[in-house]
Amino acid sequence: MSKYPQQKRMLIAIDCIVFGFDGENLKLLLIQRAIEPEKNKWSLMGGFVEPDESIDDAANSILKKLTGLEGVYLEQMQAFGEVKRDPGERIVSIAYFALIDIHQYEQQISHEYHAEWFHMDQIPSLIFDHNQMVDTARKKLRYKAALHPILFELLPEKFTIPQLQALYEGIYDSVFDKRNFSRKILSTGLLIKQQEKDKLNSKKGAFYYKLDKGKYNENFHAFLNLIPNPDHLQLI
Amino acid sequence: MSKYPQQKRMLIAIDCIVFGFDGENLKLLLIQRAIEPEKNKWSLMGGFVEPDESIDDAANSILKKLTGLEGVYLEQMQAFGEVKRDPGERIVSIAYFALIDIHQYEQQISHEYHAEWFHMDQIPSLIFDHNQMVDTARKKLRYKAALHPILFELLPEKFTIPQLQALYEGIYDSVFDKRNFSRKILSTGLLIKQQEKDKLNSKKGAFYYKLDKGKYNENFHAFLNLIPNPDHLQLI
DNA sequence: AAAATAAACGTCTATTTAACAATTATTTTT
DNA sequence: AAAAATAATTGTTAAATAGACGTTTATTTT
Repeated sequence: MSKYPQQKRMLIAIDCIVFGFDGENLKLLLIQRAIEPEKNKWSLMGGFVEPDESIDDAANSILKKLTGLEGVYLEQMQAFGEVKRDPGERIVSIAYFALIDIHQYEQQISHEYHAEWFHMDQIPSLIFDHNQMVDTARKKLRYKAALHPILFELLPEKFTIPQLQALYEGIYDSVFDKRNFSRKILSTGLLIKQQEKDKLNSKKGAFYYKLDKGKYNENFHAFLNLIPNPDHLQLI
Repeated sequence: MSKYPQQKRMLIAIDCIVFGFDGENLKLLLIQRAIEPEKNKWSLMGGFVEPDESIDDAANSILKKLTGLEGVYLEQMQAFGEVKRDPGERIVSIAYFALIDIHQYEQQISHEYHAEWFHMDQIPSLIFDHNQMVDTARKKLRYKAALHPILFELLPEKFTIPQLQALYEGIYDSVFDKRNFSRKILSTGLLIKQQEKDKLNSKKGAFYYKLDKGKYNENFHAFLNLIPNPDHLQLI
């Protein structure tokens, strides 16, 4: 028997903002809703929190259902709780954002949900307040990536400096000086140079690097200065 | 009639981590629970989200009930959603943290809740996961205050540079060089020097300053470097 | 009048940042 | 096979910033 009998219970949802990087552009994973309400409309992947799972578990389970992935970068972002955000019934949604290596998992993304990757400049109109969630997530990603080496989560295990720079430039919609960029990135001490080169994207070829996982986990929270003139960019 | 009849509804709570600064130390406002369960135990001020209010509204209303204050700095922090966080029933709590000027409002804090200010080193054992919430909030405050001029929210309208430095030193449990500190703070251009001096705390007296609200709101999100060697401090 | 106190103002050096240039490895073209 | 083209890599320098450290000033107490 309940201790708070007079209080109203509500549905609690999880919505996942899933980012990927295809080597050229930052992409967002959306699904086409299979169920009413708003059937066939584009939306974030979501679901309800079940009685026997924590909200973090719920988020991971939703991400796995959509992408088949476990152990990906997933972070709680913000709860969205306007009264009428879902016109049908009061639902508070806790938004999580995920960063995945689009190449590694592209195939696995279930067609069950009619999932598709969208360029950030071509996000369609989404259900409920999902466009607002995406916008908040994009800002949070920019903010965090300016201080912490989080963008490695979007890259494959081996990557080149020019690829990494393309990612940063995509995220901030800016162009950075390649000499300063590589020096700054290398000075973090987070990268391990490989012997092998990527010869696909240039004649000379660019050396592959791997992330030093140990240092990455150790120093993740240190403030880095990864972006030139961060104050000039709109991070919030 | 519900669109999601098979889904389980849950209670959604708000808990407020309320920080204040008494001129010497950072303090946390706690209440003694008046109701079961856990009656008489110390806890954060909280309450349930009502059907007709957004989560932000709910947080503001709870803060007002406790302190009589409106328009104070209140920011959503994080949702806490472990299954058994409340042993009685499944409750997801959305934690907010508030920064208030302890002097201005000390009187108004309702005795109805047996509220008391606690030194951060003397936080008692709290109900449920509230100690964890406080810990998360303390880290978030440190993190944010290293980059943004958020700590002014804890000070009265007029304050001196030495007072401000004492606040920063309290938050980071460190000692900063006063010459570098004042130069850094003044270089933000956020402070307006007053004619008047505070003569209570020293023979010479220290000039009062006011916050330039316009610049504060404009530049709040710019990255500042308010803390020396932030990487050496534990911010997360 | 001298001493004590804490605020306010000042200097210098090391480090970091960012603007800018030259060289190298490889493939494609002539 | 030599020259041209391309993109990666490495290097230089000046300006800005951070941080260690000293001196002067305003006021009260002795």
